[in-house]
Amino acid sequence: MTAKPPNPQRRSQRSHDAILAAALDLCTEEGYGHLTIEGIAARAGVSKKTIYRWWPSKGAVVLEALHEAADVAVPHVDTGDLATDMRTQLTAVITFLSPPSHAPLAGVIADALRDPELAGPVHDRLIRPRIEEFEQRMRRAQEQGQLHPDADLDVALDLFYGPLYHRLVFHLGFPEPPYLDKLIAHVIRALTPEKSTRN
Amino acid sequence: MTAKPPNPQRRSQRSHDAILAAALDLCTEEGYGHLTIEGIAARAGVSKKTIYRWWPSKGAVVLEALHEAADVAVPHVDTGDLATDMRTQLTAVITFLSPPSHAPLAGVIADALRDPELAGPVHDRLIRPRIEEFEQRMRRAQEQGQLHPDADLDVALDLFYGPLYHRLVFHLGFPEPPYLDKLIAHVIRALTPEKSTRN
Amino acid sequence: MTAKPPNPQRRSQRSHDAILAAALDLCTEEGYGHLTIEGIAARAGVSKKTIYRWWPSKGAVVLEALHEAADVAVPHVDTGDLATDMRTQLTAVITFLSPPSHAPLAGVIADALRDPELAGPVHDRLIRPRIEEFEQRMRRAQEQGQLHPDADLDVALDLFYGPLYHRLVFHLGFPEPPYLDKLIAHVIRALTPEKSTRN
Amino acid sequence: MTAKPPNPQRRSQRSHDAILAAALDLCTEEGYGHLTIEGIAARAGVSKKTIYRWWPSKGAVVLEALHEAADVAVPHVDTGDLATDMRTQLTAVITFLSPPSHAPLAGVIADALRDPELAGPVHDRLIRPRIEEFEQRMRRAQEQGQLHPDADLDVALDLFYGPLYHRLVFHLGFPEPPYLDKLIAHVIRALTPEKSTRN
DNA sequence: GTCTAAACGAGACGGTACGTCTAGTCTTTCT
DNA sequence: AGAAAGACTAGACGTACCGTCTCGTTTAGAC
Repeated sequence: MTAKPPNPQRRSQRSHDAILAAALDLCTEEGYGHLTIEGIAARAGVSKKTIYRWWPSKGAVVLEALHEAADVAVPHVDTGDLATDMRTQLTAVITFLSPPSHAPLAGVIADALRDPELAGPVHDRLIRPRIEEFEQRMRRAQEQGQLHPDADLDVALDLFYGPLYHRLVFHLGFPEPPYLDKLIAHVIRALTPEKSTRN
Repeated sequence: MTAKPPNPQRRSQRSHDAILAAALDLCTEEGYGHLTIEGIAARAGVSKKTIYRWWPSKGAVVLEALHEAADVAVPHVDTGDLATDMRTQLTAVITFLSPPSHAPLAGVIADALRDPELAGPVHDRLIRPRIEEFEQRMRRAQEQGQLHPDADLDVALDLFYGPLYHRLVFHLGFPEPPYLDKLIAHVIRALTPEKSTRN
Repeated sequence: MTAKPPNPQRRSQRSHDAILAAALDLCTEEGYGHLTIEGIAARAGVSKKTIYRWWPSKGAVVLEALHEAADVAVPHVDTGDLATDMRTQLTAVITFLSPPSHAPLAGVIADALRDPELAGPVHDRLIRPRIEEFEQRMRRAQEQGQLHPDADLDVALDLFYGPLYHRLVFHLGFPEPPYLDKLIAHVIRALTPEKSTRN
Repeated sequence: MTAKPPNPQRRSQRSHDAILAAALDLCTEEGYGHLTIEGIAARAGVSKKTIYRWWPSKGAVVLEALHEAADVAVPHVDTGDLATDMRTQLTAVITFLSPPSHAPLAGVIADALRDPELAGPVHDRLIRPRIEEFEQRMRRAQEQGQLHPDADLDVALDLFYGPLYHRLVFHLGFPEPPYLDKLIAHVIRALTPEKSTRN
């Protein structure tokens, strides 16, 4: 028999908020690697037990904190120009992945690479929604004639975002704006079937 | 005064090899997350001190083990057809990043995301050489007319490998062969300037 | 800021008792020199942290175990005959300092010789109470006319117990009963001022 | 087959002397408890192997160093007055057992309490010769009529030196000169049979 | 005066235990 | 019942020495 789950209705909002705030603060101050459940509990003025009652790991705490922050931090805009909007969006993501704010997300990514229990929630709560926003933006671009109607959106996702994470995991440095523009142009061209060939 | 470094000439080859082998074995068996210096020492029949004498962290041990394995595992071939060869190469990388062999590399990547001391060596010893092999292959493709002479090799790297790591870090699953071919075709087209425009 | 001390009210009696028992057992079985904190923790089924939380060293653990045992092991009796009672008491002390039970006390004495942090508690908790019991017995002997009223109790302590420890530290062997009686007789005579001389 | 012993004729006098000097220096500076074979080797500019070749333990090293020093430090003198000479001698011993010079002897005593391998040499090389010097002095006192011819020299040893070691092991502080005189007087009286009684 | 075997310095090695740290669980007390 | 406080078991951390074991390098007795 596994322990019965706590009753969410009796949950303390104060503790919940203090824990997420403490986690983000400590993560930024000391780095994800030095973040501990004990440290979060102490900073939040909360019992360790309370954290373990509601989250299975420190990664899950930070994930939830990120989840709350992500919507406002990296939204997709629509000015009517796809290349411009993707540059805006990718720049926002790069900022999120670069010092000084990179610690929480990079840390959760790192933990999820080794902890399948964390990988699931990361995908479902953090990534899936972002991918759907991306695909909505792409479909709007197709409707507006900024992107070919036959463009494969999976490929688009791979080519637009792939470079960022390749560079993240191998510490290759993120693209400077001019190179970013070039990259975006290449990707958009890749997504546009050649006019002259085949049929 | 920092402790003086040990004399590499007196290093025991037996211990060195046993440590790397034990690290890889345990990593595969139990997962990188359960890998410990104590466990490596015990499995290798070696003193913990000997590991700490030569490596600063468990990540550094696994990195060196990977380094020795990488050349043979993911070589670039040249059959004369770029798309085919890239599929071969990317498939090898995907195999390296997928179960059951993914643990060591994924683990080192995860650790390097949080430990700058590890990130440097990962870049220098593991990634840089692979990038150079890749660029050599690309240049040969340019000489053979398989790739446009003006193609930007940095963009090529980003577009060929980016998708793999984006999918790795967010657990999106690796591309199946048909999709991989499609992706490669898109990338090669992206690297080929349109005939009709500009120059 | 030094670490704040733990709250003694919440201390686990079970762990406390198991630790002292394990320490004494191991000390007797393997010898004080082979006694380790790790060994005590393992035998007592206790975390090392718990030992370090309440005692500063293995010597302190054994000291407390001895402290609990000492009252019952080496009491002063009063049959009305001082020489007889001292022989009883000294014999008990000799037993305590001889194999097979000598390890804990000899070990603590040895550690205290090199560790001032341990020497204080040894004196306060182990020796001081024994000295007071001894002095009470001496004063009763004076009241009963078994010992001269002017006898110096510090000298008495030195002469009664000194020989034991001189012999202990230099491994000279403890006195056999006949010699012990002789020694006690000498000491009692030394404490009795000569009737005929001086004044 | 146990390792064949080294050839004493080829022993390096330089190393031998440097080791004993380093041992005493470090013992005085840092305390016997912080003395290590590694530390002695480093200070003496000598290989650890060289120490282990000639001594079985750090206690044995310090013992030999003490042995060389003891003859000059605590000699028995003969001015013709036993009480005076014993005060001189006991005062010298007290000095040897008190800070700042107490560390080596106290340390060796402590180690010998737990290491039978060390206890033997301590007794044979350090103590036995001192006891013999003491007994010679006592016999001379008997010849000179300063001590009763029937006085038991074993009792004399116990009563003269016992108090020092009782006080040493329990950190009771050593006697001040006035008390020391009193103690000596008591002991000499104890050794002198009463004229009027029994025999 | 070589020659050569032993002692030497240096220090890497397999180990053991240290004392610290954090994880995750459990208990007590308060609200 | 949930939460704060914090003691508990468990076990890895990185360090310090242990005593053993090569390495080359003196060095001293035998040739």
